Amino acid sequence: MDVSPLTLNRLSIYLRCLRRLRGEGVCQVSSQQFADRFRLSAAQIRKDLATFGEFGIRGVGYEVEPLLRRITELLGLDQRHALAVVGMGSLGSAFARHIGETRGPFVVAAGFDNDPDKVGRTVGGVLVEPVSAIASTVPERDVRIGIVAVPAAAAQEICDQLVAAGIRSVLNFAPVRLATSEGVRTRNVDLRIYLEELVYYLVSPSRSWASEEA
Amino acid sequence: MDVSPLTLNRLSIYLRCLRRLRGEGVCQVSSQQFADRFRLSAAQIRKDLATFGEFGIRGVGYEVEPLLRRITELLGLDQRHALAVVGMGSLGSAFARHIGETRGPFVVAAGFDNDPDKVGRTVGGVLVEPVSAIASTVPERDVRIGIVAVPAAAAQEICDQLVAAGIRSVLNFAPVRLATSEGVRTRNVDLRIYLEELVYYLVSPSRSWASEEA
DNA sequence: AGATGTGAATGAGTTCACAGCT
DNA sequence: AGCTGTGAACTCATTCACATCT
Repeated sequence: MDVSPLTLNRLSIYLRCLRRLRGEGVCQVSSQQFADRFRLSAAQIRKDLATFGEFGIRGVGYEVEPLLRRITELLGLDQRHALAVVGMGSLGSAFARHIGETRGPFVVAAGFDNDPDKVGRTVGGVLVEPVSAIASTVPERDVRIGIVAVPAAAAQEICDQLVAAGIRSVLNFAPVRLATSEGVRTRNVDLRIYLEELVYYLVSPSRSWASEEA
Repeated sequence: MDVSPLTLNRLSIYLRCLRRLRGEGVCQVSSQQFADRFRLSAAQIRKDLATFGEFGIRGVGYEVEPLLRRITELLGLDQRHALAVVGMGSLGSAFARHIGETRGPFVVAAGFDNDPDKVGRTVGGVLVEPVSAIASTVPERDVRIGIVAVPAAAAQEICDQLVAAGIRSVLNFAPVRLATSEGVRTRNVDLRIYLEELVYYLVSPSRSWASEEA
Protein backbone atom coordinates (compact mmCIF):
# COMPACT_ATOMS: atom_id res chain seq x y z
CA MET A 1 0.00 0.00 0.00
CA ASP A 2 1.09 3.55 -0.66
CA VAL A 3 1.83 5.35 2.59
CA SER A 4 3.58 8.68 3.05
CA PRO A 5 6.90 8.81 4.89
CA LEU A 6 5.29 11.19 7.36
CA THR A 7 2.73 8.59 8.37
CA LEU A 8 5.39 5.89 8.58
CA ASN A 9 7.59 8.05 10.77
CA ARG A 10 4.68 8.63 13.10
CA LEU A 11 4.02 4.91 13.29
CA SER A 12 7.62 4.46 14.44
CA ILE A 13 6.95 7.03 17.13
CA TYR A 14 3.72 5.36 18.20
CA LEU A 15 5.63 2.13 18.49
CA ARG A 16 8.03 3.62 21.01
CA CYS A 17 5.26 5.24 22.98
CA LEU A 18 3.41 1.93 23.11
CA ARG A 19 6.52 0.15 24.37
CA ARG A 20 6.74 2.72 27.10
CA LEU A 21 3.10 2.24 28.03
CA ARG A 22 3.59 -1.52 28.08
CA GLY A 23 6.57 -1.02 30.37
CA GLU A 24 4.28 0.89 32.70
CA GLY A 25 1.78 -1.95 32.67
CA VAL A 26 -0.88 -0.12 30.66
CA CYS A 27 -3.08 -2.53 28.68
CA GLN A 28 -5.61 -0.26 27.04
CA VAL A 29 -5.40 3.33 25.87
CA SER A 30 -7.73 5.70 24.02
CA SER A 31 -6.38 7.92 21.28
CA GLN A 32 -7.03 10.90 23.54
CA GLN A 33 -5.11 9.48 26.49
CA PHE A 34 -2.32 8.48 24.14
CA ALA A 35 -2.16 11.95 22.61
CA ASP A 36 -2.19 13.69 26.00
CA ARG A 37 0.52 11.43 27.36
CA PHE A 38 2.95 12.01 24.49
CA ARG A 39 1.83 15.39 23.16
CA LEU A 40 0.47 14.06 19.89
CA SER A 41 -2.81 14.60 18.03
CA ALA A 42 -5.66 12.20 18.83
CA ALA A 43 -7.30 12.63 15.42
CA GLN A 44 -4.03 11.97 13.67
CA ILE A 45 -3.35 8.82 15.66
CA ARG A 46 -6.76 7.46 14.73
CA LYS A 47 -6.32 8.39 11.07
CA ASP A 48 -2.81 6.94 10.88
CA LEU A 49 -3.89 3.66 12.42
CA ALA A 50 -7.07 3.49 10.34
CA THR A 51 -4.91 3.57 7.19
CA PHE A 52 -4.00 -0.03 7.89
CA GLY A 53 -7.24 -1.46 9.19
CA GLU A 54 -9.42 -1.36 12.28
CA PHE A 55 -7.15 -1.73 15.28
CA GLY A 56 -9.33 -0.22 17.97
CA ILE A 57 -12.40 -1.10 19.95
CA ARG A 58 -15.13 1.53 19.79
CA GLY A 59 -16.13 2.86 23.13
CA VAL A 60 -12.91 1.53 24.65
CA GLY A 61 -9.74 2.45 22.78
CA TYR A 62 -6.74 0.41 21.69
CA GLU A 63 -5.18 -2.59 23.36
CA VAL A 64 -1.50 -1.85 23.84
CA GLU A 65 0.05 -5.26 23.29
CA PRO A 66 -1.86 -6.32 20.14
CA LEU A 67 -1.46 -2.86 18.60
CA LEU A 68 2.24 -2.92 19.30
CA ARG A 69 2.54 -6.28 17.61
CA ARG A 70 0.54 -5.25 14.56
CA ILE A 71 2.51 -2.07 13.95
CA THR A 72 5.74 -4.03 14.39
CA GLU A 73 4.63 -6.50 11.72
CA LEU A 74 3.32 -3.75 9.50
CA LEU A 75 6.64 -1.95 9.44
CA GLY A 76 8.47 -5.21 8.93
CA LEU A 77 10.27 -4.93 12.25
CA ASP A 78 9.51 -8.53 13.22
CA GLN A 79 12.25 -9.61 10.81
CA ARG A 80 16.00 -9.10 10.99
CA HIS A 81 17.47 -6.64 8.54
CA ALA A 82 21.09 -6.65 7.48
CA LEU A 83 22.79 -3.32 6.85
CA ALA A 84 25.92 -2.52 4.88
CA VAL A 85 27.79 0.61 5.92
CA VAL A 86 30.02 2.21 3.31
CA GLY A 87 32.53 4.76 4.54
CA MET A 88 34.06 4.04 7.92
CA GLY A 89 34.94 7.63 8.79
CA SER A 90 33.62 9.21 11.96
CA LEU A 91 30.01 9.10 10.85
CA GLY A 92 30.01 5.61 9.37
CA SER A 93 31.77 3.98 12.30
CA ALA A 94 29.57 5.82 14.78
CA PHE A 95 26.54 4.56 12.96
CA ALA A 96 27.86 1.00 12.96
CA ARG A 97 28.66 1.17 16.67
CA HIS A 98 25.35 2.82 17.44
CA ILE A 99 23.39 0.06 15.69
CA GLY A 100 25.66 -2.53 17.30
CA GLU A 101 24.84 -1.17 20.75
CA THR A 102 21.11 -1.03 20.11
CA ARG A 103 18.97 -4.12 20.38
CA GLY A 104 16.46 -4.34 17.59
CA PRO A 105 15.87 -5.78 14.15
CA PHE A 106 18.88 -4.11 12.55
CA VAL A 107 22.28 -5.77 12.22
CA VAL A 108 25.35 -4.30 10.61
CA ALA A 109 26.39 -7.19 8.40
CA ALA A 110 29.14 -5.51 6.43
CA GLY A 111 31.37 -2.45 6.45
CA PHE A 112 33.36 -1.03 3.57
CA ASP A 113 36.06 1.60 3.16
CA ASN A 114 38.80 2.34 0.68
CA ASP A 115 41.33 3.57 3.21
CA PRO A 116 43.91 0.76 3.62
CA ASP A 117 44.36 1.81 7.26
CA LYS A 118 40.72 1.01 7.96
CA VAL A 119 40.36 -2.18 5.92
CA GLY A 120 40.92 -5.20 8.12
CA ARG A 121 39.94 -3.41 11.31
CA THR A 122 36.78 -4.27 13.20
CA VAL A 123 34.24 -1.54 13.96
CA GLY A 124 31.10 -2.21 15.95
CA GLY A 125 31.69 -5.93 15.56
CA VAL A 126 32.10 -5.81 11.80
CA LEU A 127 35.19 -6.40 9.71
CA VAL A 128 35.91 -3.52 7.35
CA GLU A 129 36.35 -4.70 3.77
CA PRO A 130 37.52 -2.79 0.71
CA VAL A 131 34.82 -1.13 -1.38
CA SER A 132 35.57 -3.52 -4.20
CA ALA A 133 34.10 -6.30 -2.05
CA ILE A 134 30.60 -4.78 -2.18
CA ALA A 135 29.67 -6.74 -5.30
CA SER A 136 30.35 -10.08 -3.65
CA THR A 137 29.67 -9.48 0.06
CA VAL A 138 26.29 -7.71 -0.24
CA PRO A 139 24.47 -10.49 -2.10
CA GLU A 140 26.29 -13.13 -0.10
CA ARG A 141 24.97 -11.80 3.22
CA ASP A 142 21.58 -10.88 1.76
CA VAL A 143 21.92 -7.19 2.59
CA ARG A 144 19.20 -4.98 1.18
CA ILE A 145 19.80 -1.73 3.10
CA GLY A 146 22.89 0.37 2.46
CA ILE A 147 24.27 3.24 4.51
CA VAL A 148 26.24 5.79 2.51
CA ALA A 149 28.66 7.65 4.75
CA VAL A 150 31.31 8.66 2.24
CA PRO A 151 32.26 12.16 1.03
CA ALA A 152 29.84 13.86 -1.35
CA ALA A 153 32.07 13.34 -4.37
CA ALA A 154 32.08 9.55 -3.95
CA ALA A 155 28.44 9.06 -2.90
CA GLN A 156 26.81 8.56 -6.29
CA GLU A 157 29.42 6.05 -7.40
CA ILE A 158 29.04 4.07 -4.15
CA CYS A 159 25.27 4.21 -4.41
CA ASP A 160 25.43 2.77 -7.93
CA GLN A 161 27.65 -0.06 -6.73
CA LEU A 162 25.30 -0.83 -3.86
CA VAL A 163 22.27 -0.89 -6.14
CA ALA A 164 24.11 -3.10 -8.61
CA ALA A 165 24.84 -5.49 -5.74
CA GLY A 166 21.16 -5.76 -4.83
CA ILE A 167 20.59 -2.94 -2.33
CA ARG A 168 17.06 -1.56 -2.55
CA SER A 169 17.06 1.04 0.24
CA VAL A 170 19.72 3.63 0.90
CA LEU A 171 20.24 5.83 3.93
CA ASN A 172 22.45 8.62 2.66
CA PHE A 173 24.53 10.85 4.92
CA ALA A 174 26.34 12.55 2.06
CA PRO A 175 25.18 16.06 1.15
CA VAL A 176 24.05 15.19 -2.37
CA ARG A 177 20.84 14.04 -3.94
CA LEU A 178 21.40 10.53 -5.16
CA ALA A 179 20.04 9.45 -8.53
CA THR A 180 18.66 5.92 -8.38
CA SER A 181 16.76 3.64 -10.66
CA GLU A 182 13.05 3.07 -10.13
CA GLY A 183 12.31 0.83 -7.17
CA VAL A 184 15.27 1.97 -5.08
CA ARG A 185 14.39 4.09 -2.09
CA THR A 186 16.71 6.72 -0.66
CA ARG A 187 16.49 8.69 2.55
CA ASN A 188 18.81 11.63 3.07
CA VAL A 189 20.11 12.61 6.47
CA ASP A 190 22.10 15.78 6.28
CA LEU A 191 23.27 17.01 9.63
CA ARG A 192 24.53 20.33 8.34
CA ILE A 193 21.11 21.17 6.91
CA TYR A 194 19.55 20.65 10.31
CA LEU A 195 22.14 22.88 11.97
CA GLU A 196 21.63 25.54 9.33
CA GLU A 197 17.89 25.42 9.89
CA LEU A 198 18.38 25.97 13.60
CA VAL A 199 20.72 28.88 12.97
CA TYR A 200 18.15 30.70 10.89
CA TYR A 201 15.67 30.74 13.74
CA LEU A 202 18.48 31.82 16.03
CA VAL A 203 19.69 34.79 14.02
CA SER A 204 16.45 35.93 12.43
CA PRO A 205 14.53 38.54 14.45
CA SER A 206 12.13 36.00 15.85
CA ARG A 207 8.57 36.40 16.97
CA SER A 208 6.67 33.35 18.16
CA TRP A 209 7.94 29.92 17.32
CA ALA A 210 6.77 26.93 19.19
CA SER A 211 8.99 23.88 19.17
CA GLU A 212 8.61 21.98 15.95
CA GLU A 213 8.82 18.33 15.06
CA ALA A 214 11.25 16.63 12.69
CA MET B 1 10.25 36.52 9.07
CA ASP B 2 8.28 33.32 9.34
CA VAL B 3 9.67 30.68 6.99
CA SER B 4 8.88 26.98 6.96
CA PRO B 5 11.65 24.48 7.74
CA LEU B 6 11.06 22.96 4.30
CA THR B 7 11.96 26.21 2.60
CA LEU B 8 14.99 26.69 4.83
CA ASN B 9 16.25 23.20 4.12
CA ARG B 10 15.96 23.85 0.42
CA LEU B 11 17.91 27.08 0.79
CA SER B 12 20.71 25.05 2.38
CA ILE B 13 20.61 22.78 -0.64
CA TYR B 14 20.67 25.68 -3.08
CA LEU B 15 23.70 27.00 -1.25
CA ARG B 16 25.64 23.83 -1.90
CA CYS B 17 24.60 23.69 -5.50
CA LEU B 18 25.68 27.31 -5.95
CA ARG B 19 29.07 26.54 -4.42
CA ARG B 20 29.44 23.76 -6.91
CA LEU B 21 28.53 26.02 -9.80
CA ARG B 22 30.98 28.63 -8.57
CA GLY B 23 33.64 25.93 -8.43
CA GLU B 24 32.88 25.20 -12.06
CA GLY B 25 33.26 28.85 -12.94
CA VAL B 26 29.59 29.50 -13.67
CA CYS B 27 28.62 33.14 -13.05
CA GLN B 28 24.97 33.26 -14.06
CA VAL B 29 22.27 30.65 -13.97
CA SER B 30 18.55 30.62 -14.73
CA SER B 31 16.15 28.80 -12.43
CA GLN B 32 15.56 26.30 -15.23
CA GLN B 33 19.24 25.56 -15.77
CA PHE B 34 19.69 25.29 -12.03
CA ALA B 35 16.77 22.90 -11.69
CA ASP B 36 17.91 20.72 -14.58
CA ARG B 37 21.46 20.54 -13.28
CA PHE B 38 20.50 19.38 -9.76
CA ARG B 39 17.14 17.76 -10.38
CA LEU B 40 15.10 20.39 -8.56
CA SER B 41 11.96 22.35 -9.46
CA ALA B 42 12.46 25.67 -11.25
CA ALA B 43 9.19 27.14 -9.97
CA GLN B 44 10.06 26.18 -6.43
CA ILE B 45 13.51 27.73 -6.66
CA ARG B 46 11.98 31.01 -7.82
CA LYS B 47 9.30 30.94 -5.14
CA ASP B 48 11.77 30.08 -2.38
CA LEU B 49 14.12 32.88 -3.37
CA ALA B 50 11.29 35.38 -3.87
CA THR B 51 10.29 34.82 -0.23
CA PHE B 52 13.28 36.92 0.76
CA GLY B 53 13.35 39.59 -1.94
CA GLU B 54 14.21 39.99 -5.58
CA PHE B 55 17.49 38.22 -6.19
CA GLY B 56 17.26 37.66 -9.92
CA ILE B 57 17.51 39.62 -13.12
CA ARG B 58 14.51 39.23 -15.41
CA GLY B 59 15.43 37.92 -18.80
CA VAL B 60 18.78 36.72 -17.48
CA GLY B 61 18.61 34.64 -14.32
CA TYR B 62 20.58 34.73 -11.10
CA GLU B 63 24.19 35.73 -10.54
CA VAL B 64 25.90 32.90 -8.71
CA GLU B 65 28.29 34.77 -6.45
CA PRO B 66 25.92 37.49 -5.15
CA LEU B 67 23.11 34.98 -4.64
CA LEU B 68 25.45 32.70 -2.76
CA ARG B 69 26.46 35.54 -0.49
CA ARG B 70 22.90 36.69 0.16
CA ILE B 71 21.64 33.22 1.08
CA THR B 72 24.65 32.73 3.33
CA GLU B 73 23.82 35.96 5.17
CA LEU B 74 20.13 35.16 5.23
CA LEU B 75 20.71 31.84 6.96
CA GLY B 76 23.19 33.45 9.35
CA LEU B 77 26.06 31.36 8.03
CA ASP B 78 28.39 34.34 7.72
CA GLN B 79 28.84 34.20 11.50
CA ARG B 80 30.55 31.57 13.63
CA HIS B 81 28.28 29.42 15.74
CA ALA B 82 29.42 27.60 18.84
CA LEU B 83 27.96 24.16 19.55
CA ALA B 84 27.79 22.21 22.78
CA VAL B 85 27.59 18.44 22.46
CA VAL B 86 26.11 16.54 25.39
CA GLY B 87 26.68 12.80 25.48
CA MET B 88 30.02 11.64 24.18
CA GLY B 89 28.95 8.13 23.23
CA SER B 90 29.42 6.88 19.69
CA LEU B 91 26.95 9.34 18.21
CA GLY B 92 28.04 12.42 20.16
CA SER B 93 31.73 11.94 19.54
CA ALA B 94 31.15 11.17 15.87
CA PHE B 95 29.19 14.36 15.57
CA ALA B 96 31.91 16.36 17.30
CA ARG B 97 34.60 14.84 15.06
CA HIS B 98 32.47 15.29 11.97
CA ILE B 99 31.98 19.00 12.67
CA GLY B 100 35.63 19.29 13.61
CA GLU B 101 36.65 17.86 10.24
CA THR B 102 34.29 20.09 8.28
CA ARG B 103 35.19 23.65 7.47
CA GLY B 104 32.25 25.96 7.97
CA PRO B 105 30.61 28.27 10.45
CA PHE B 106 30.11 25.63 13.12
CA VAL B 107 32.55 25.04 15.92
CA VAL B 108 32.21 22.51 18.71
CA ALA B 109 33.01 24.70 21.70
CA ALA B 110 32.15 22.28 24.48
CA GLY B 111 31.50 18.60 25.14
CA PHE B 112 29.83 17.06 28.15
CA ASP B 113 29.40 13.56 29.53
CA ASN B 114 28.75 12.01 32.90
CA ASP B 115 30.92 8.96 32.38
CA PRO B 116 34.13 9.56 34.43
CA ASP B 117 36.07 7.57 31.81
CA LYS B 118 35.16 10.14 29.19
CA VAL B 119 35.52 13.30 31.22
CA GLY B 120 38.96 14.80 30.71
CA ARG B 121 39.50 13.18 27.33
CA THR B 122 39.61 15.21 24.16
CA VAL B 123 37.23 14.38 21.30
CA GLY B 124 37.34 16.22 18.00
CA GLY B 125 39.52 18.86 19.58
CA VAL B 126 37.25 19.47 22.56
CA LEU B 127 37.80 18.66 26.20
CA VAL B 128 34.98 16.58 27.66
CA GLU B 129 33.59 18.13 30.84
CA PRO B 130 31.10 16.71 33.34
CA VAL B 131 27.44 17.51 32.70
CA SER B 132 27.39 19.64 35.83
CA ALA B 133 29.65 22.12 34.02
CA ILE B 134 26.92 23.01 31.49
CA ALA B 135 25.57 25.85 33.64
CA SER B 136 28.92 27.63 33.70
CA THR B 137 30.62 26.64 30.42
CA VAL B 138 27.70 27.29 28.04
CA PRO B 139 27.21 30.98 28.91
CA GLU B 140 30.95 31.48 29.28
CA ARG B 141 31.63 30.40 25.69
CA ASP B 142 28.46 32.00 24.35
CA VAL B 143 27.02 28.74 23.05
CA ARG B 144 23.48 28.94 21.77
CA ILE B 145 23.12 25.60 19.97
CA GLY B 146 23.03 22.33 21.89
CA ILE B 147 23.39 18.79 20.56
CA VAL B 148 21.62 16.18 22.65
CA ALA B 149 23.20 12.76 22.13
CA VAL B 150 22.34 11.07 25.41
CA PRO B 151 20.02 8.09 26.02
CA ALA B 152 16.29 8.77 25.76
CA ALA B 153 15.77 8.63 29.52
CA ALA B 154 18.22 11.47 30.17
CA ALA B 155 17.37 13.69 27.19
CA GLN B 156 14.65 15.87 28.72
CA GLU B 157 16.72 16.56 31.82
CA ILE B 158 19.75 17.52 29.71
CA CYS B 159 17.61 19.67 27.45
CA ASP B 160 16.27 21.56 30.47
CA GLN B 161 19.79 22.18 31.72
CA LEU B 162 20.89 23.42 28.31
CA VAL B 163 17.95 25.80 28.04
CA ALA B 164 18.57 27.05 31.57
CA ALA B 165 22.15 27.78 30.54
CA GLY B 166 21.03 29.89 27.59
CA ILE B 167 20.73 27.42 24.70
CA ARG B 168 18.01 28.44 22.26
CA SER B 169 18.30 25.74 19.59
CA VAL B 170 18.56 22.02 20.18
CA LEU B 171 19.49 19.26 17.76
CA ASN B 172 18.18 16.13 19.41
CA PHE B 173 19.37 12.62 18.57
CA ALA B 174 17.47 10.98 21.40
CA PRO B 175 14.29 9.14 20.43
CA VAL B 176 11.95 11.35 22.47
CA ARG B 177 9.99 14.48 21.82
CA LEU B 178 11.53 17.19 23.95
CA ALA B 179 9.31 19.65 25.78
CA THR B 180 10.74 23.15 25.66
CA SER B 181 9.63 26.59 26.65
CA GLU B 182 8.45 29.07 24.02
CA GLY B 183 11.29 30.50 21.97
CA VAL B 184 13.45 27.38 22.07
CA ARG B 185 13.70 25.52 18.80
CA THR B 186 14.25 21.77 18.61
CA ARG B 187 15.07 19.56 15.65
CA ASN B 188 14.86 15.81 16.05
CA VAL B 189 17.12 13.45 14.16
CA ASP B 190 16.17 9.88 14.82
CA LEU B 191 18.21 7.41 12.83
CA ARG B 192 16.10 4.42 13.76
CA ILE B 193 12.98 6.11 12.38
CA TYR B 194 14.68 6.56 9.03
CA LEU B 195 15.74 2.93 8.95
CA GLU B 196 12.27 1.82 9.89
CA GLU B 197 10.82 3.94 7.11
CA LEU B 198 13.13 2.30 4.58
CA VAL B 199 12.21 -1.15 5.84
CA TYR B 200 8.52 -0.55 5.22
CA TYR B 201 9.11 0.13 1.55
CA LEU B 202 11.36 -2.91 1.46
CA VAL B 203 8.95 -5.40 2.96
CA SER B 204 5.66 -4.02 1.71
CA PRO B 205 4.51 -5.41 -1.65
CA SER B 206 5.69 -2.39 -3.57
CA ARG B 207 4.41 -0.93 -6.77
CA SER B 208 5.93 2.27 -8.08
CA TRP B 209 8.08 4.40 -5.86
CA ALA B 210 10.41 6.95 -7.20
CA SER B 211 13.31 8.03 -5.07
CA GLU B 212 12.19 10.53 -2.51
CA GLU B 213 13.83 13.46 -0.80
CA ALA B 214 14.41 13.93 2.93
C1' DA C 1 13.09 37.09 -26.63
C1' DG C 2 13.69 35.31 -22.29
C1' DA C 3 13.59 34.86 -17.49
C1' DT C 4 11.80 36.46 -13.08
C1' DG C 5 8.17 37.11 -9.60
C1' DT C 6 3.49 35.97 -8.35
C1' DG C 7 -1.63 35.20 -8.07
C1' DA C 8 -4.48 31.24 -9.11
C1' DA C 9 -5.04 26.26 -9.25
C1' DT C 10 -3.87 22.07 -7.68
C1' DG C 11 -2.30 18.67 -4.44
C1' DA C 12 -0.90 16.90 0.15
C1' DG C 13 -1.59 16.66 4.94
C1' DT C 14 -4.07 17.77 9.13
C1' DT C 15 -7.97 18.83 11.90
C1' DC C 16 -12.90 18.82 12.64
C1' DA C 17 -17.05 16.83 13.76
C1' DC C 18 -20.09 13.31 13.80
C1' DA C 19 -22.23 8.76 12.33
C1' DG C 20 -21.91 4.27 13.95
C1' DC C 21 -20.29 0.61 16.82
C1' DT C 22 -19.42 -1.56 21.65
C1' DA D 1 -22.01 6.93 27.44
C1' DG D 2 -17.71 6.67 25.14
C1' DC D 3 -14.51 6.05 21.60
C1' DT D 4 -13.34 4.66 16.97
C1' DG D 5 -13.30 5.37 12.01
C1' DT D 6 -14.09 8.66 8.36
C1' DG D 7 -16.00 12.05 5.04
C1' DA D 8 -15.82 17.06 4.84
C1' DA D 9 -13.46 21.35 5.87
C1' DC D 10 -9.42 23.49 6.34
C1' DT D 11 -4.51 24.60 6.24
C1' DC D 12 -0.10 24.21 4.29
C1' DA D 13 2.93 23.40 0.20
C1' DT D 14 3.84 22.86 -4.59
C1' DT D 15 3.02 23.62 -9.42
C1' DC D 16 1.13 26.23 -13.16
C1' DA D 17 0.80 29.95 -16.16
C1' DC D 18 1.31 34.48 -17.24
C1' DA D 19 1.94 39.58 -16.48
C1' DT D 20 6.09 42.11 -15.91
C1' DC D 21 10.52 43.57 -16.44
C1' DT D 22 15.42 43.74 -18.74
